[in-house]
Amino acid sequence: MFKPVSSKVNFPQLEEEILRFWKEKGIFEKSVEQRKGGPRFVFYEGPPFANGNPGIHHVLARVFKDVVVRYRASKGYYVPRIAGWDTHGLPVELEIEKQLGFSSKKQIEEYGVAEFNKRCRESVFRYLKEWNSLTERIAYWVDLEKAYMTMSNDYIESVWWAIKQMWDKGLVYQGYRVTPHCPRCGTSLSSHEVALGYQDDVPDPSVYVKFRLVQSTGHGDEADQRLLNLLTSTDTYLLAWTTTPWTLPGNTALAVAPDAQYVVVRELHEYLILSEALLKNAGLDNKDIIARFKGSDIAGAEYEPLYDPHNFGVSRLSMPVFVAQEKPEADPLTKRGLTYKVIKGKILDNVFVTLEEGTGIVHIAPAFGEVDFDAGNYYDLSFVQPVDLQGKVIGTYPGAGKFVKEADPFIIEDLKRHKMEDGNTHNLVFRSETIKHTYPFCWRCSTPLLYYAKETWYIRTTAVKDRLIAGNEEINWYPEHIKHGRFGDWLENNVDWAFSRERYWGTPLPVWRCESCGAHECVGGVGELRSKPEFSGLKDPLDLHRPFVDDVGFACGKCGGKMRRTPEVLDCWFDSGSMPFAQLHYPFDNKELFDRETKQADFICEAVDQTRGWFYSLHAISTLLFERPSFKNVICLGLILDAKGEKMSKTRGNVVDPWMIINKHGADALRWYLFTASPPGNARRFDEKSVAEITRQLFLTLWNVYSFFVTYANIDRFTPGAAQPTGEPPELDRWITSELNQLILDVDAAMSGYDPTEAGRKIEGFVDELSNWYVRRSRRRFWKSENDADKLSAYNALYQCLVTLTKLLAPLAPYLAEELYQNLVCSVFTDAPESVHLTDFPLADRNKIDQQLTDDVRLAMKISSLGRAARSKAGIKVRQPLPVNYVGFSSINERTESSLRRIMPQILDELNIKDLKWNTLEDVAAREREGFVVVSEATCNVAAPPPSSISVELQAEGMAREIVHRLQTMRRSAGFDIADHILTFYHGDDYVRKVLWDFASYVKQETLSTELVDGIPAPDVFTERFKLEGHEITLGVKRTG
RNA sequence: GGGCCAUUAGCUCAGCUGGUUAGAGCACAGUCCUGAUAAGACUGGGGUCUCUGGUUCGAGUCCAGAAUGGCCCA
Repeated sequence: MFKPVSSKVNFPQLEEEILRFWKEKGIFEKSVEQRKGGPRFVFYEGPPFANGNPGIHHVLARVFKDVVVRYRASKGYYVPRIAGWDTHGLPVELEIEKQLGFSSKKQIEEYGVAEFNKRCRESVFRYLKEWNSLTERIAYWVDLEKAYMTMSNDYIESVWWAIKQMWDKGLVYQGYRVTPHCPRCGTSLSSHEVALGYQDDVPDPSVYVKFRLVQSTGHGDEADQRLLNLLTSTDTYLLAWTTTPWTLPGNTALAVAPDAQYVVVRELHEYLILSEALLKNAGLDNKDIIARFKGSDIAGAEYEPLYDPHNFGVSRLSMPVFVAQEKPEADPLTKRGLTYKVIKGKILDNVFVTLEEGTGIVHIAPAFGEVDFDAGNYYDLSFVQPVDLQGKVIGTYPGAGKFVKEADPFIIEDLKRHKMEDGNTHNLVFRSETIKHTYPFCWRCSTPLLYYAKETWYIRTTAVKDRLIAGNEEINWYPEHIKHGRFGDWLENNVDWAFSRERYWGTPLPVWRCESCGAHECVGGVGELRSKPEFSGLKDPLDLHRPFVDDVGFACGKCGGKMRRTPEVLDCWFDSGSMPFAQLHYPFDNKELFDRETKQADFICEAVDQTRGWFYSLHAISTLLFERPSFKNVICLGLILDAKGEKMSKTRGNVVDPWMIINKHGADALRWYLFTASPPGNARRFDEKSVAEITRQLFLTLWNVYSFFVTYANIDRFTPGAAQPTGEPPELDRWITSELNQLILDVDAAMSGYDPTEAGRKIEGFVDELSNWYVRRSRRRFWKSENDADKLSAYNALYQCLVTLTKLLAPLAPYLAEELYQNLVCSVFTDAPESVHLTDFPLADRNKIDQQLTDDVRLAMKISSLGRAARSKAGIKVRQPLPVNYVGFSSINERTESSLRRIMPQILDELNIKDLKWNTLEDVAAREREGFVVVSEATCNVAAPPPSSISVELQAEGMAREIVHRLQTMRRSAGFDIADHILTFYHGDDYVRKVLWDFASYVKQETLSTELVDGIPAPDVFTERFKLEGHEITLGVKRTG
């Protein structure tokens, strides 16, 4: 016996029960362990931050991970999966700073790094419980107890090992990069933070500054020497434009667009050079043009520096890119003489000088601005840094000691009466005014941000660029366009990875520097550190974080001096990108496991924002360390938008709470919605109504098939597997079995191709056919009273479908699958696996797939559909039998005829007709003249006869069916059980009596009436009165026995 | 400014390598069916397949450009 199943069901509640069952029996653990020895399917879990509430987008990623991995387990793979948490980084620090009301690094240091980091550590898992319970509830099966944490000592040690590997290969160096820097907070901001702080209509100076050309022989590598001779023989100035006068002391070059036209114009007693296209912009369009030339003609020309740094107490450096191991002292360029020159505004293929604003001559200060910095590197320019990290002008420049924005007027005033090298005073400001534009400010303290070149540690990823690109070719991306699109482009434009941060809560950079000789050493593990000469400072209990690790010192291997740790911590993307080995504490532990089995993921899955995040850090680190890609298959999910198509964010207040959806509709419905609503790569609008629709349309339909089956199987005491009918099963059963086996193939193919969307949609189609064709057409077979071979076959077929469905559904809708499986399988077969999630994915029997049968049944559906339309157009209800229908085809061959003969019984029954004849389209259409109603499609039409064709006999039969229908409805209204036998009472005229007499056995059989009693119903009988076809009739039903 | 994606009915989405009259579900209206069904069937309204060019006998589908929206990067 199966557990009785109500047609009413509360999915969320049912899921909670299943969840308890899984926990109690340890099903997840068993599902992993029982596959031990099978081929390994390696899955990497990308660690999320647990310092906020998990949102619906986290659910999306987690269920897509889950569905693939569950499927693989059911295919016999051994798939251990370990959860992980990202714990380091600026987001955590910002949270604590906010709590403490801090706004600068100085405050953190005063507060104490130890205490600050302690708070960070505590805050990281503030939402852990929330994450764990949501993870469980959405049935994301992952080992939460053994979860790795990027902040654990073991994890950090593995990361250190990785850095040491790269260090030894010469892939780590210290250099400069330009970052958006908040001078007040003393820290760099991430691009996301910068985006938060843009302000429009910010007033700023707009200054046109003159740079005097100087005589230079032998330096004008590309310059047209004759042109230069001409220009430098008189007072000639290059005209450049800037909105940041404070950067002018840092100027070391001017850039021109090589292919643009430039002109020399006369202005009073001097000559000015600028782009011809911008003459008007500068207000010089009415001046005499003395000469015209191309930008490249003047590249290499030299000009007099506005401020020679040596005169202002600041040194001029070469572009400071150093290899860390042998960092030389900064090499001042004093001896090399002037390098203030005009350059082509071109880095590789990219011309950055625009002719849309300014003068077409761009002021370059490599200490500020990324383009400037890159130009500095490319053209080997001098590097001058006239501003400190607090944003104050240093040295003896005009405005020295002031914040840069306040220094602007001093610089402008100075340039207006500027002392030139020849000792004369000159006005170098051509025009000075104020403009309004968009400028970034610190989102926390509203200080204007400075793009500032800072010392940073790099990983030389460019050294393995070709390998990164080649490795990408081995990766399967879903959707495919990411491979050569977003990800491929990113790799093509690879730059070295700036992986250090001047912060506190992160994996400390394991590099020590000698206070005496400046030598660097990288340490690849705790043991290695302890073995250093004169090692000291490591306390118990071990904590590798700042500030404790900062106290660790040892003796310099070169000079014996004291080694101190460099203060930086790591970009937290380096942490997460190290997870394949760091979660195992490799290579200190699990060396063999990683080297032999888990060194490469078969599958990972995250949202598209990870292309430059985790996807990249995994790929880069794996390529650098192991010279191979880190993963083979990756699903790259689109973002979830709200119902209006806007990004969900806390500030917009349009975030959907996953719990609300789950408690209302259940986790399976949410999962199914996420799988099937749109392909994984697309951005999707979240729509709660669609989740509800999944329940109504798919789950309840399936549930009712299930409940139908159980109800009748229990009545008939059907025991699956007990007796198989011999001989060929009836056509309907062969058909659904064929469809089922095709479904197995389809779902298998979709799932193995990382496409749960397609798998889910196929299942939806099957459930619809199962319910609305197979079960509907088979109903009668189940409720007839004799237990014959036909009935047994139907039970077997339906049982097979349901049991197979539980297994196909298991990865997608694990709760519903389990519920059905428990009752359908476990309550009957005591030796069956105790959970559907411990069973194997079904194997299709290709011999049972009959394409012709599929096509034929599809034709039967088509004809039925057209027939119903014709009948409805003729105004004849389906309950009224009709003598004949005609069906027409554009072409009829033997194949069609045999198909029609095969499906004829189904159509007769569907359309409630006594006969079906077929002919050509034209012949059938012509029946319209005889009063038939014709409904046509492209290749097929159907004609239904007019009401006049209904004979007295057919009319009586129609009446009998009508009475049966009323009785059935009454049975239900009276609250009788489906299997209850009844006494039926009736009262009516002679016609009614005759109908009930003629069709007595039919009525009795359909309504489980033991007797039809002619007479006024007794008082304890459930009665109703009707008027059918003009005949008054009273019916009564009463339960017997 | 650069890259990627999307744009098909009021809404959510199918539409494979170009091929009869572009589909489904939801929503709306009407009718029917029903002792598994919260379901289903039939009919109806609702579409310049974002636009403009091009290739082709033929374009929702291929190509080019544009617009709008989204994401990423500057």
